[in-house]
Amino acid sequence: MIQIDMKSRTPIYEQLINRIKLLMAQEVLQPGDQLPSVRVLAGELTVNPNTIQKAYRALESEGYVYSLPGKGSFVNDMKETINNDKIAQLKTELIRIFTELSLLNVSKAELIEWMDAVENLNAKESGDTNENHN
Amino acid sequence: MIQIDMKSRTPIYEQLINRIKLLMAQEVLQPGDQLPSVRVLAGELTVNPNTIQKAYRALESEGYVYSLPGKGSFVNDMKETINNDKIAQLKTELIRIFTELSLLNVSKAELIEWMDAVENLNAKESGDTNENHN
DNA sequence: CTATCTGTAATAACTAAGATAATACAGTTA
DNA sequence: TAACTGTATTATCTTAGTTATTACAGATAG
Repeated sequence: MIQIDMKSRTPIYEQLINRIKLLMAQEVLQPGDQLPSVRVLAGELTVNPNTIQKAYRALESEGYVYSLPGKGSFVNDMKETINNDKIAQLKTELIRIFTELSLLNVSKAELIEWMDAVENLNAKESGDTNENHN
Repeated sequence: MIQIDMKSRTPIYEQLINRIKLLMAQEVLQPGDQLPSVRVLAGELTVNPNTIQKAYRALESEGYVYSLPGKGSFVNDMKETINNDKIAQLKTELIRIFTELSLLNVSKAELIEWMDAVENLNAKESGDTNENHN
């Protein structure tokens, strides 16, 4: 369920954070769900437990999960209100880039292609079968 | 003219590469122009000359500049390639934002709405009398 | 010719981030 | 009690990036 790319330049713990946030956004992980234990996930990914803990800790400090010593780590219920500011910010950024690309004669169709690629990528990485991309 | 962000996570030499490519794309740096010498630029940026050379060397191997030992490093004519490269840069940025927005559950349909808004805006600003898009 | 600029090269050392390894403590649960 | 959980600490390793230093050779102006 949770996969990482060892060749990527982005740190493992950051990949984990993003992947889990993604699974939450896709509601694959739902409020109350228990995350794999630090040691179990470390075993599955052939990665050090400390690296997993680092990701969980960050997720907890951001409010995405909560951890109960002795029990486990669980998914929190994140309100969308927190994200609205961020969305607005990203929208501004996006419009700037759209404009630039428009001036470089990149078609709308092509942009939509890129969007689809992102969708497929996310689906793949959070899915089951493995595939190389670079 | 050439600036870097010491706090950035992206390596200095990569920032330099991107910055110079950008200046070329914007035609601030034009074919034949001489780049600051390795040592001079290193001095200005308070950075090791080796770091500058690493960037120049990469730029040369990609064909963006050419270097003459004893004379200096100069800008090549890469107009076609440069546009493609700038598009690639923007694409990378765009994909990052797409991914983030995906994490925030912003739908593809909504993104396309934003794109359309940009298109209409540009048509107006460029005084385009052509109204038959889409 | 000399001085000083230019690019180029090589090697050693330092830094910081990320990751690993090992161990330990405490709460939970079957 | 045994086997899970999260948490914590400390030391070590690895790697990319960067620095520091020194050196060589071509170009050019005085």
